[in-house]
Amino acid sequence: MLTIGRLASYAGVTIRAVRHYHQVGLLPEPERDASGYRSYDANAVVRLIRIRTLAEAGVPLARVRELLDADPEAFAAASAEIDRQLRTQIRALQEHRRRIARLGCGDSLAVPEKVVDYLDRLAAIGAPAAAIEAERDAWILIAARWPESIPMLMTDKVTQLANPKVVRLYRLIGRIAEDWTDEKLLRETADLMSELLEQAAVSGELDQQTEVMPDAAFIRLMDSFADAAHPAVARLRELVAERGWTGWTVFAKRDP
Amino acid sequence: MLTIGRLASYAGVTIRAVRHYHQVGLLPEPERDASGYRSYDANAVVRLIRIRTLAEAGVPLARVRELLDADPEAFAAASAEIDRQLRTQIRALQEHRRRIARLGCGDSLAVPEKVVDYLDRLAAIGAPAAAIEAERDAWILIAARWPESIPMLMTDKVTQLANPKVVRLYRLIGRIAEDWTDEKLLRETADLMSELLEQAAVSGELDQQTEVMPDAAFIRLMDSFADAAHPAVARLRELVAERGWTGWTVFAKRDP
DNA sequence: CTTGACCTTGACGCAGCGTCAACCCCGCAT
DNA sequence: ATGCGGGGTTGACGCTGCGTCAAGGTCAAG
Repeated sequence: MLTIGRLASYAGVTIRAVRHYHQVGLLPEPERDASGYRSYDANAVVRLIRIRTLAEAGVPLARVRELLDADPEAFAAASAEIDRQLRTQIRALQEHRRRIARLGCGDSLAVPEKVVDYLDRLAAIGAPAAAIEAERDAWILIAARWPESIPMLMTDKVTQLANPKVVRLYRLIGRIAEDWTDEKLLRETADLMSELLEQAAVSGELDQQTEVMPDAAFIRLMDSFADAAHPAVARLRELVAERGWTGWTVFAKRDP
Repeated sequence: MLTIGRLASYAGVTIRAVRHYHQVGLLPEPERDASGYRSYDANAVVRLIRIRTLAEAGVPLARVRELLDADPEAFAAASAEIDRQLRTQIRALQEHRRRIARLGCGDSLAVPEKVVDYLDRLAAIGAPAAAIEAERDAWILIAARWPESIPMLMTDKVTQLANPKVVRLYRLIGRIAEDWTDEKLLRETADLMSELLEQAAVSGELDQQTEVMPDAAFIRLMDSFADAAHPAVARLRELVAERGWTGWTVFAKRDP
């Protein structure tokens, strides 16, 4: 007969594991010899190998017990179920591989350089600090989601800043930051935004944005983020919506 | 700014997980608002998404911290390493699938019927109870390891029992069980075994056995099991070895 | 008789959170 | 102003599947 150490090494598990299986009632406590040592037979080896096989496959010990004590048909059904779970896990791991790869290619964890450049230019034209912070946060999120699109998007944004109307927009936003209850100011801003959006729609810029960021849930997240940033955002969204534009992070012409 | 609940839902983790990441220093504690609520910015979302991605891939949190605070090259190297581990895990899971499948097809956990038949015949020809128990244990192990070979092996074994010399062997074993210090008896038994092994070698039976059970480590396990069963086994092995045969569970002609 | 390799029970430790408990806070309807 | 529902806060214990001491008893060998 076998001592616990030999049993464990035959089955390829640790002694501690065997004792744990005794504790949880997975493996019956065997007879003891004169000196109190546990004394195992071949049945124990077989059962232990089965326990190990199931446990290594990730089956919780509680279920292992059910399985080993079940009749053959039930066991077959359950092992088919486990097989399905294993396949699912394998697919999940493959998915993780892809995601890890994407994490690696994202330009570290800092805000991308291109974005920093753009934010500096925003500051240069007199955009308010609060707006710049909000934009930074938004671009960090976008960069985390679609790192490969950032250079193109930033190039576009910088180009837009050459437009005097865009500069005026940020000046207006600066005034709103000081007093966001001025309805006249808000409406003026909304008018200007509407005008700029019209231009962007004509040049195909809006369609391009929805193409580059094709994740509606994510966009909603960003929008709600913007709403939370400042009450004026919600009001501006309303006013711009009255002028036929829905969205915020990405705008679209509302269905007529 | 975000509350903890919104942060968690954006990143796809639980609130409790976020707080845990704070505790272990993975995610910095953010500012609090007037009422003591944590108030997160976009950086937190990004960092949290990265944490989740790594953690879900099975990376321990301690390593996640190292990784996130590492420079991009180190990160790239580490993520390559993680990718390798994921591949290994995937292969392991596939291996588990195969083993679980084999578990299912093994005739439950009891000793196979064919083996019971064989053991009954052993008893019928007068083999001692101790020897029968030892054989039962051995066959349980073999059946657990190669269930598909059991019918063939048992058919062979039953056929062997038709050989009067085999019957005589078991009778001798019965006498050894009563007094295992009788060297003359042991030598007589070894001579008989040697003779039978010679026949088995000529008929190709021995080669067939090593083919059917191609796992040297497992065979050593069985041998040591036999040694532990009774001191006479060890002595018999020596004597049979002197006659040119190594092994026990499976014999082979020793290299000359 | 010692030594070293085994065995015994008992207990605490670990990750990565889940899950109470007991309490604040905020907006909304009454 | 009051109650309610759905947030948030800290603190603490629970869970799995063992690893890892601690403080010994046992056994074979030298």
